[in-house]
Amino acid sequence: MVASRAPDTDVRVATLSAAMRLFAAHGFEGTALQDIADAVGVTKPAILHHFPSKEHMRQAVLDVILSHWNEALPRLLLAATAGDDRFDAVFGETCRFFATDPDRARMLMREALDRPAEVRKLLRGSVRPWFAAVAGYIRSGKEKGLHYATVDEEAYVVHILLLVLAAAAAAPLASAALDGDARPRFERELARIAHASLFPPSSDAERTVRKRKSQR
Amino acid sequence: MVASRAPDTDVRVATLSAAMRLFAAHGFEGTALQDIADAVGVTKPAILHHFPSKEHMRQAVLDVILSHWNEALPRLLLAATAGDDRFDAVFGETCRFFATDPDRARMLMREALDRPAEVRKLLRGSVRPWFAAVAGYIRSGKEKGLHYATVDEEAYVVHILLLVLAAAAAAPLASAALDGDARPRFERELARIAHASLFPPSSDAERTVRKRKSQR
DNA sequence: AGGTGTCCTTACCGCATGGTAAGCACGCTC
DNA sequence: GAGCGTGCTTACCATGCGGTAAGGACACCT
Repeated sequence: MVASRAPDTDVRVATLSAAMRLFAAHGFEGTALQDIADAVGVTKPAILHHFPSKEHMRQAVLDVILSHWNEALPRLLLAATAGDDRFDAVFGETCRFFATDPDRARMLMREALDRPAEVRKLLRGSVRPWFAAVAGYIRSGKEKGLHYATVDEEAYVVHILLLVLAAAAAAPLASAALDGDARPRFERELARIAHASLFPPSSDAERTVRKRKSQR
Repeated sequence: MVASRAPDTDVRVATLSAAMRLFAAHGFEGTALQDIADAVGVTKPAILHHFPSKEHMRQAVLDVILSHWNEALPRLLLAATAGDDRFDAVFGETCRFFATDPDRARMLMREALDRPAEVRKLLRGSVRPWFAAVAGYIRSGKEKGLHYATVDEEAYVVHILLLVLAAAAAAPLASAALDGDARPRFERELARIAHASLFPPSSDAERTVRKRKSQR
């Protein structure tokens, strides 16, 4: 019987892992099934035993990435209390997620370039509600005077996500534009840009100072 | 004899144009020479007559994109007078360049993903001085109190360029996350983010963003 | 012991790919 | 008009691709 539930054998998970790495590095078209099989240490038909086709493998890899967010996002949004807390929570989790494995960012980036129509559908269907939710929190923060009145919430959220994605995907490149270990500088500046373009400096300075120093 | 100067025949330029479009849309590996030949309306060996190999075509397409900047950047930097003028000039030209033909952004994005080592060399070699120059202008503006003191100029420049690139490359996608024609909203918000994360609101009161307290 | 299903192998297939060989038509120079 | 280089054609080639066929090793159930 063909498994409706994932069999979760070693080869299957190793294949998913290798496929993510190789798709991210060389692209879907640039990766041969033989490459994946070699990376796993089995033969080509072995991995085709677990996935009906290369196309199914792509989808499985994407599902691994996307399923993380279907689980993490509700938790994050419910856990954080106030508007700006929610922003920090989601922003931080997003950065951490892609910093943990930049291949995730590269894979998504490639997917957006390779199959815009499918990604469009995905965005319209399941991702958009999350954009709307985060944008809603920003809007409510805006009404409380926390943010710039000129912020376009939806566009802001999309841009910041794009920036986090692109920065994670291009991390090894970006550090070539600076000296030494530029990673922490980039991370800090990314957070600063996201923050400074949302929170005006006066209220922001009070808030962070109050938050950071009062606790110590 | 193989031409050292570009012959500039119709087929050659048409091939470059088609190759840029197809490489941007389907990637280098995902584009067959036959596809390019079909798009141009000639046979496969015809385009191999103008470019020794597919690899040479990739480089030629990249050269078309990069040569624009070797010409435009000095002009822009010399034309603009003050620090923030220079910023607006370079930022505006960058946005316009990629908005004119988003395939340029997609091509560069793919190149960064496909061949990080080569792009790294390119960055270290010829692009980096321009980053440094723009960063220098920001630093001088910072000393005049125009910008946030916490800005990391080099990291800021890289991130903003990344954002412009990613936004141009993903433009058709991003508009799927919003309603209606979202393009102008995205462009405006992108400019706002770049601006607001560099200029504190008080110092640019007469420029754009002063509506926050006075309007509401 | 025999049956059965899972996981993986070797061997193979049809096809598309990047690239080459050889030659043809045209325009130029002498 | 002979010679020749340029720009292109048709015909072809070796390779590597995604995917299939068929069967073996092994575990587990009856």
